Amino acid sequence: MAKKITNRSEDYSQWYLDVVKEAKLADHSPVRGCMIIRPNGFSLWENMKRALDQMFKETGHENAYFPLFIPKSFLSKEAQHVEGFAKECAVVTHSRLRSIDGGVEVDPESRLDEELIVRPTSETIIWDAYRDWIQSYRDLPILINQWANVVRWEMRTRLFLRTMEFLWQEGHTAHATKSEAVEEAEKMLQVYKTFAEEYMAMPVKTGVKTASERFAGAVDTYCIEALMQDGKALQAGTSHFLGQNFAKAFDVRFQDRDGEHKLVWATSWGVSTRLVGGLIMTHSDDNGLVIPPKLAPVQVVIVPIWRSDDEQQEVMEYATPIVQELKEAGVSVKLDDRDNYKPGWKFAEHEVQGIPIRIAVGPRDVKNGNLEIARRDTLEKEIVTRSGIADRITGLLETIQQELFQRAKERMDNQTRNVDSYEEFKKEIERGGFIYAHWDGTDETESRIKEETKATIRCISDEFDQPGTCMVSGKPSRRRVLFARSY
RNA sequence: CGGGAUGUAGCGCAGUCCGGUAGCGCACCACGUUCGGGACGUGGGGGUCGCAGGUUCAAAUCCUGUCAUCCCGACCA
Repeated sequence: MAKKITNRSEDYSQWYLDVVKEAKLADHSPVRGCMIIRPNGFSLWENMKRALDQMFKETGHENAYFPLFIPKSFLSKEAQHVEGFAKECAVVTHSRLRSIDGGVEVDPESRLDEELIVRPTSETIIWDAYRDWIQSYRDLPILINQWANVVRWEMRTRLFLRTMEFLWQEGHTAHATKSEAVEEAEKMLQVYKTFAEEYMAMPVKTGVKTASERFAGAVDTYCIEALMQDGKALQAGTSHFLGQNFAKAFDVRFQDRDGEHKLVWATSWGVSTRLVGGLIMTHSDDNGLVIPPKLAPVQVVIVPIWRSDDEQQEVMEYATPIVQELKEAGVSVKLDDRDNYKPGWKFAEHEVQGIPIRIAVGPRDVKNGNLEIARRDTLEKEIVTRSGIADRITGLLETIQQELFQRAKERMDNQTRNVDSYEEFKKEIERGGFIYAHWDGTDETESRIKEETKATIRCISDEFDQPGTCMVSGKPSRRRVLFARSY
C-alpha cells in the first residue's frame, strides 16, 4: 500500500495535516487562516452537534440566534472583556464598494458612523438583549444556547485547532442567584466531560483556570483539557461563571421576591470545531483517521468483491439484505458498490477516512455463508458467519467505542505524573504529558514557569487536595495543579 | 509581527543556479484486459508557471513589491 501519511513520530504537524487532507475533512480557504470544511468533516461536526444539542435540551436549554455584527460600543462596555478581545477583532468600517476603472474599491462615502465588530463571542450582544427580557425573578433563569460562527483574528492558525473563523455553540444563561449560576457553570462542564468521554472517547481532565488563563470577563473559567498523542494538551471546552460583570456592564437587573432590584448572575460556555481536531489527534494513526463509532457518519461500509457479471449479481444479492438488516439495528451503513474502483482501493480509502468497520463480501463468502469483518482501530480482520451479523456488528461497534476510550485513557494516565522539584519538572516537561506539581498561586511564578519551560497551568485540578510546597518558590501550596505544554 | 522554507495542470513534484516559448507521476476521458489490500496496456484532454510591476529581442527562470501556505518564535476564552 502506498504510504500517504507521514509517521506521527517523525513529524507530528505534518502527520496531522496529512490525516485531515487524506480523510477529506477540510482544506485551507483562499482567505488566510480560514478553512473549508468538506462534507466528511462537516458530517462529523454535525454528529457532534446533534449529540451535544440533545444534552443541552435535556438540561433545560433552548436554542436561539443573535446577530453576527456587534456595535463597537457594546464590546467596550465590559472592561476586561474588551481588553481580552481587542487585539483579535475583524472590524467592518464600510458598507459598499464602487467601480473604479476595471475594478472596485471601498467607497469612502460609505464609512459607518459606528464600526461593527464581527463577533468573537456573543456575551455583549446577548446581554444587551437580556436587559429587555428580564424584569422579575419570574423571568429567570434564562437558559439559551446558540450555534454560530465566530471570528478571532489569530496570528497563527491550524486546521480545526485554531482558525480565524470557527463554528461553535455558546450557551448564555442568566440566574437570580450566585449559587444557581455557579451550579450551572459546573453542570455544563460535566456535560462537556461526558460528551468528550462517552461520544468522542477522549478522556479529559477538569478544573478551573488560573487568573491569567481565565476568559476575559469571567470570575471563574472551568475547563476540560485533553491530551494529544504528541503529549501536548488541548483545551477542549470551557464553562464560565461570569458573576455579575455583564449584568453590571449592560445594566441587567431584576426585582426579587423581597422587592429589591438586583443584578443578574451569568454563565457562558462553549465548545467549537476544535473538538474535531481533538478527536483526530486522539485516535488517528499512521494509516489515517480513526473515528469513534458513536460519532462516525458511516459506521460500517460493505465492500462487495466480484470478477464477472455473474459474480457481481450473486455477491450483490448476498450483500444487499445485510444493509437493510444493519439499518434496522440502528447502524449507519454504506454499501460501496462503485464499479470504477477495485476492492483494494476502496479498503485503503475507507481506512484513511476512519470508518470503524468494514465488511468485505466476495464469491468465497457467498459460497461459505461468511463475511469478512475488519476493524479500523486495530486493523484486525476476522471471518464470521452471515447469520446474526446485526448483533455482532452492534456489539463490535460498542466494543470499539469502549476500547478507543480505554486506550486513550491509558495513554493519558501513562503520561500523567507528579513532580516535586523544578529541576525534575524542566526535564519531565520535555517528555510531554500532564504534570501535577505544587504552585504557590502567584502570577509571578506561573509566568516564570511559562517563560522558562513553555508549560502552562492547564487547570487547578479537583483531583488533588493535599497541600505542599511550591516547586519553584518553596512557598506553601494548597494543592497540586495540572501543567502541560499546550496547543 | 520576526526568522526559515515553499507557491508550476485537480493532487504531488521536476525545471529556476546558467533566460530561448513547459515536463513527470497520480487523478481525469476512451477502448481492452483486470478485480480478496491503493491494477495494467494503448490512445487522449487539461497549465497566461500565486499576483503586480521592472530588466531583456526573449522571463517559470533575473530584480522589486505583494499575497498565500507550512515550520519555528511572539500571540492565542
